[in-house]
Amino acid sequence: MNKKEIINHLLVDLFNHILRIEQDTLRKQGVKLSMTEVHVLEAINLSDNKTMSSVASRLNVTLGTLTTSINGLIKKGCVIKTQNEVDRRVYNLSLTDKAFNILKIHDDFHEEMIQSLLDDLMIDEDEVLISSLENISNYFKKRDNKKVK
Amino acid sequence: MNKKEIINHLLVDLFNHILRIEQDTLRKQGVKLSMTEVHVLEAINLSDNKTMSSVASRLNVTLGTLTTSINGLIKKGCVIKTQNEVDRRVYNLSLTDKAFNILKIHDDFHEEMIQSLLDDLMIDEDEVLISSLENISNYFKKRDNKKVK
DNA sequence: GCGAAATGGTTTGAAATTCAAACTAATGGA
DNA sequence: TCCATTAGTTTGAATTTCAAACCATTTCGC
Repeated sequence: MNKKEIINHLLVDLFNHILRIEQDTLRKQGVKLSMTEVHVLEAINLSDNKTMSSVASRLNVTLGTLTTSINGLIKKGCVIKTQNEVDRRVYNLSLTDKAFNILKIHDDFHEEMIQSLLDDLMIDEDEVLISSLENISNYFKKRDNKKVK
Repeated sequence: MNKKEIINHLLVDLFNHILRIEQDTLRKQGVKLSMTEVHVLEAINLSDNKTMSSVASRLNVTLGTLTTSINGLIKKGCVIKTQNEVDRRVYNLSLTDKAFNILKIHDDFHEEMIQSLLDDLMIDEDEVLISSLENISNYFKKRDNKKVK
């Protein structure tokens, strides 16, 4: 087994574990949302103007898909949608306290995960790990743009 | 932004790109299967005794889910299901040439991806990357087992 | 200003993926 | 032999997603 194969298997392995664990953790904390829904909350939180369009494009889903998702999150009391008074085609999204609490749980999980990871590595060369991850991430982003064009 | 946050964002970024690119690549090669279906083919290929149960547990899905999936793959001419003559409750799965060709395309993509990644890194310290990935992967596996128990 | 095009979003209808629970069929003890 | 276990399927439902048709509002050209 050469190095390329090893790296490949490690990446695949990573993928097969993280999402499920993340889901589990949220459920055990009493959060009734799916990962998909939490991702929507995250996208709203990180979006600048927090409109349907901007959140949808950040998530790489269609507006139709987001409409469904947002309706669910409104019903669950996590999102508030208000019509923009200046341009009334536009709707502005905002998060409720409930949503922020859920995001906090999610962030804490990530925080804990990364911390344990760093402890586990027992190296002070985070720099190397960071630059490796950066390069992997950039590579994929580049590829992504190439394909989308 | 501290190092933990940086690592976190990089991992999240990775996740948000890879699956979609993988999907795209297969589609552009004329493969009519979804990533889910390709994962099933992969799981059959890597499974030892290639029964419904063993493949389902490798994929972490229920038998019901796998039944649906396998029916589709049989219809698409990728999988053959034969009743085991020794224990007739059991069904043995095998891959057709068509399936092997698809797996080859998929593997080539991964191969190319990792190669570009290594070129991109322009370091000879694959060792560091590999050990970093190994540690991340092991950390998640450990966490996984903890939760499952 | 008026009508047409563009933009922002929703609805509709359908497909894929998934699960739990009820079910069938075969095996393997006691 | 009959009961429990094991392997797998079916059923009914929820979630996630998209494309295409649609509605409402704004903006642009004239």
